[in-house]
Amino acid sequence: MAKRTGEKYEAIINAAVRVIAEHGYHNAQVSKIAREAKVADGTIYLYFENKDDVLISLFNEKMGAFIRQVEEVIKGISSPADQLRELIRLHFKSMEENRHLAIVTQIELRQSNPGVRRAIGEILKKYLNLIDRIISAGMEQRIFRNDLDVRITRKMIFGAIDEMVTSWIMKDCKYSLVDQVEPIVSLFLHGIKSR
Amino acid sequence: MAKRTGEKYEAIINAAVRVIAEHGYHNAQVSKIAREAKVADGTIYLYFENKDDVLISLFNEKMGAFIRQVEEVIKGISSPADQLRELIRLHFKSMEENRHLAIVTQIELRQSNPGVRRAIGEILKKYLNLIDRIISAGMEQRIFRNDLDVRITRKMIFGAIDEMVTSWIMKDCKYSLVDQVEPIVSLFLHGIKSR
Amino acid sequence: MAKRTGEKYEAIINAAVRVIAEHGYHNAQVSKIAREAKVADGTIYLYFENKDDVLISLFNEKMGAFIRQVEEVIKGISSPADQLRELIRLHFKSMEENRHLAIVTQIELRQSNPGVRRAIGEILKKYLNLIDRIISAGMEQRIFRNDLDVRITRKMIFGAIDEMVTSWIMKDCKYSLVDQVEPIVSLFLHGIKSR
Amino acid sequence: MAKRTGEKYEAIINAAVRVIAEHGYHNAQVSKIAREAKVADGTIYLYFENKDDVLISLFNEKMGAFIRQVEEVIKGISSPADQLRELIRLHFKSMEENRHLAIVTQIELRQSNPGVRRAIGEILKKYLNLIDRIISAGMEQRIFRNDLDVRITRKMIFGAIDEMVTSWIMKDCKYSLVDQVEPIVSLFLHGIKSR
DNA sequence: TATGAATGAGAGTTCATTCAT
DNA sequence: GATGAATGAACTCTCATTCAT
Repeated sequence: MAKRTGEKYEAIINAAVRVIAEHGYHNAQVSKIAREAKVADGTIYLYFENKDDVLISLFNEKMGAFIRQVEEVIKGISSPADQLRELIRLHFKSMEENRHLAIVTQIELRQSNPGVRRAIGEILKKYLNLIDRIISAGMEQRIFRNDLDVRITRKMIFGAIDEMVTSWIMKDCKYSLVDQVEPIVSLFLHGIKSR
Repeated sequence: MAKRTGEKYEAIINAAVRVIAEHGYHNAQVSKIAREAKVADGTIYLYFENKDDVLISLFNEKMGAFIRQVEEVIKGISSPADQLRELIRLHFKSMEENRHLAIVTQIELRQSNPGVRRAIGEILKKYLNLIDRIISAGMEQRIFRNDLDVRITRKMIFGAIDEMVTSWIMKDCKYSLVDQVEPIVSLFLHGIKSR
Repeated sequence: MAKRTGEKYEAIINAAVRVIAEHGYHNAQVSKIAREAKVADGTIYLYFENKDDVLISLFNEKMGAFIRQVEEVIKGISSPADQLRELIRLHFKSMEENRHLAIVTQIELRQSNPGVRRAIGEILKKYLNLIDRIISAGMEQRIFRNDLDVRITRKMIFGAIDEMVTSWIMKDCKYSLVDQVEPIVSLFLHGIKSR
Repeated sequence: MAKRTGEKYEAIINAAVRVIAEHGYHNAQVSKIAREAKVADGTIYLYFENKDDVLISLFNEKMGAFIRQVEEVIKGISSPADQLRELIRLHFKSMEENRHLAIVTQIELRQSNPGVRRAIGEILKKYLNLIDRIISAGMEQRIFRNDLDVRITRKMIFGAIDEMVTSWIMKDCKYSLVDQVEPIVSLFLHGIKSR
């Protein structure tokens, strides 16, 4: 029934990003999103099943585009260490370039109801798998330690990236995220222990 | 007005943990918590300002106790590397020993409204500072690299720990968290790059 | 404005009967009727004033045809008792022959809003008058008691017929209605008292 | 959860009767009923599951009381013919004595959604069974014809009564219903055929 | 202290109808 | 004539908090 495509579909998703970023998840009523998208309340239901579907689609569209972009870039890089560096750089860069979206995906959407969060988790898996592949490649190429547990390593990397972004938003994006790529990558690659 | 102490105060907090863990944040109504605590709805308001205060107090009491425990243990350890190892071990151990609380603090309370999350962030600072102190000590003792940015390093460590626990809960606590301490510490100390 | 005639006019009415019978009055949206009739939603408004008009027209067309049929048949019967028998038989027969229509007129349309029900009442009057005429004729021919109140008698007869049909539908049309004509007529004519 | 008893329970039911009778089923919003009952909207949900439950309870309470009354009176009458007469008289009398209720049960509640109507049908069964028992008793006592089909006879009687009341309401209760008891009973007992 | 009945504000969703094409 | 995308008004129910007892 829901159309899930077209000019208004995108307008509604972008309106949702703006409204949620500015008013917070708990103040992002359907009517407010509709007004921001310059459509009638009911129009939203021509393009989405329900409000949850708007939020899930939002995450899916934006995260999907991001993951495709990262995959594309990674493909052209041979060294897994450089791939990891580039993944983190793109992650931070994309957050910096769309702060509204950063607020929505990092902070606000995490307050959503179980259904939405479950769907978001599913979508994220593609990203986590991408990190897994980089780690595995690094191990195969003997660039990374051969005693790594891929899952644990990936969780550490993702957790660290995620926390960096969340902290940055909580500090009102006052500093540069991308500037922190190098120290982070260095820590991941060499650890914190002095030689 | 709020008493903030006494037998029922604790009963209400523990009831809140159970109710939120079992029914989820969005189904943890004041009346349900009151019933679980075997008090009347109104009684909750003799001990707490409002529902948010219950949640914040919950986090404060439980996290406060945990932080005091960690500080106590750390004090008796001289090596910052061992301190870090012990902090992570205690973190994981305490989560494993109280899964209800783990679910509440890791998953459910993060869906709460901005006021609660801000307060939780404040309480967490004490924990983050503790990690900061370990890192600083490690740098001073020349055990850790001298080019570390304490804040960045701490965010990485905390983010990684946090993600490990969240993943573990999302997988229904099916594996041992404490078993993952060593690989994690190893990664932090030596990085993932092969020598 | 409304055309009230033509191929699509009939298609829409018949689609309405099917949709209402299958989905119930409360799930018979204009768009569903349009789809069933294979026309666009807006097309319905070229042939009918509004949704109520569809329902009223439906009843008018179908009930009108039925009344004309009964009048035609009755005309050829001289005995008012036989006329009554035939009226009931035709009523039951027509219901049995078009169960969708039976469901719609007996059950579903009675849930409609006041405007529609008023209009339906008006249309029904022609049928009630027909019964009145049979009773009056019977009294004039001294076949029926001369102390009958025509109105009361007619209401009893109509109410009884109506209830028989409703019951039959509520029991999923599992038994034969026409088989019940004789007992009913017998009861009307002779009463339930033993001699 | 729903209390289903007490002063306010009755106040809400009686308010529902008044609001539905005066404004019609489709204009009887919960908030209107609450205002009429002088309680808050939410209070209704302390005594009833939902709006449907209010309507079903209304019918159950009122019809239940009526059926009990009829059963009580019938018990003291030996002749099934007199029992039938008294049942109809009580039916008409109770309708005349509470016209609001008559409008609600005869007209408005029949527009309600399937769930409510099903529940109403269930409640009505007790009344229909009562009529069945009178007919059966009459047959056993050889006062009624021994070739009666109880079900058919009951449907005729109920259908006739029901139609009399509906007609009376549609004519704005302008005439006396109770005055029609005798002709109706006479018709049922002796039929309409002259001797 | 403790109770718990009562409060009432607030939002997602449906669907008959319109009108530009 | 025909289309179907767009409109927007309208309503039930939840639940944190209060306050008379």
